[in-house]
Amino acid sequence: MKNQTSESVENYLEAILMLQKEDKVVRVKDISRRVDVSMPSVHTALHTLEDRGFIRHEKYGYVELTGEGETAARKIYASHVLLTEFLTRVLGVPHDIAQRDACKIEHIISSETLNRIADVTKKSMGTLDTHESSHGHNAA
Amino acid sequence: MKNQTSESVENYLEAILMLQKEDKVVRVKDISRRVDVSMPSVHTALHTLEDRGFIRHEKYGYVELTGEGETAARKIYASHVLLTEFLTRVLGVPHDIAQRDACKIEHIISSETLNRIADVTKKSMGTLDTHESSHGHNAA
DNA sequence: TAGTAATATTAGGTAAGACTAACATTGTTA
DNA sequence: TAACAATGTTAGTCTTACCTAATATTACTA
Repeated sequence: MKNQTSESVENYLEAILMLQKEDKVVRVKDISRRVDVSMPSVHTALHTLEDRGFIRHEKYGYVELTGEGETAARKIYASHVLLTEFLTRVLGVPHDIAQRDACKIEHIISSETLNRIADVTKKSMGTLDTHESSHGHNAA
Repeated sequence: MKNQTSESVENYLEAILMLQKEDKVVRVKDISRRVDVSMPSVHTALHTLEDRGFIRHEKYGYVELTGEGETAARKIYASHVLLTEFLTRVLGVPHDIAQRDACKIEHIISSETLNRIADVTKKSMGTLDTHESSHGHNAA
């Protein structure tokens, strides 16, 4: 019962997932640029991620999410997308600010609250206009 | 432009404000119990708060917020109250969970988003019932 | 008022998560 | 293939925020 992932760990997982989608392979340098952290720091973090079974990483090689890692990463990413939708569509927060807030909130919010937010957001998407439907959240 | 208060600092400020309201004077031990941190840790934190001009604290004496400290504390406390209202009334999150989420979100959310939340919450308070008006947020 | 309980402080550590500088490996290309 | 550029790793530090154990002060009471 000691497996709470820290904000930092979650951010790395999320970044690796997105990089895996965008590019074919993921290197330390890519992660470094994405999360804006030095390569040595990324290196240390990757050790932690590997110890927890979230990634595979051989010396001087590429980084890959394990099944468990991908599950965790997708969960966080889904929260991020939902929160961004909620903030922009339901609350009318500007997109860039919504992004930044979502990036923080996604790591700390309870699943109960997230569920309520999902309900409200779904409802407002059915009820209201869909004229903002291609705003680039669901990237390739 | 380097004056970003950390989550920890904000929590101490909030606790001191509430203790100041409840009891007459605030001691290290009170803060310790409230934020659930050891007295030596509180002591260290108080140094930081004093250096930043948020409190006054003489050796073996009581702790008092300065004007600046009270302003900062009230701001955070207001966010906390608003977020709790929003989560319970607008989203229907159970009270205890709302409390916990609010305690986290209050430290990281942007003022823009907070303003939108204020709007929505005000609106729903006018529109909806007020039968939950005495739930104990605005403590003495 | 001396002794004890309560509270506060000091001293010294730990852990997470970041950094820079230095070194090692890999990959590319002249 | 030798040399250099790009990337990765190691070593050593820093900051924040917490901890325990030991010591000091204050406050209460027998």
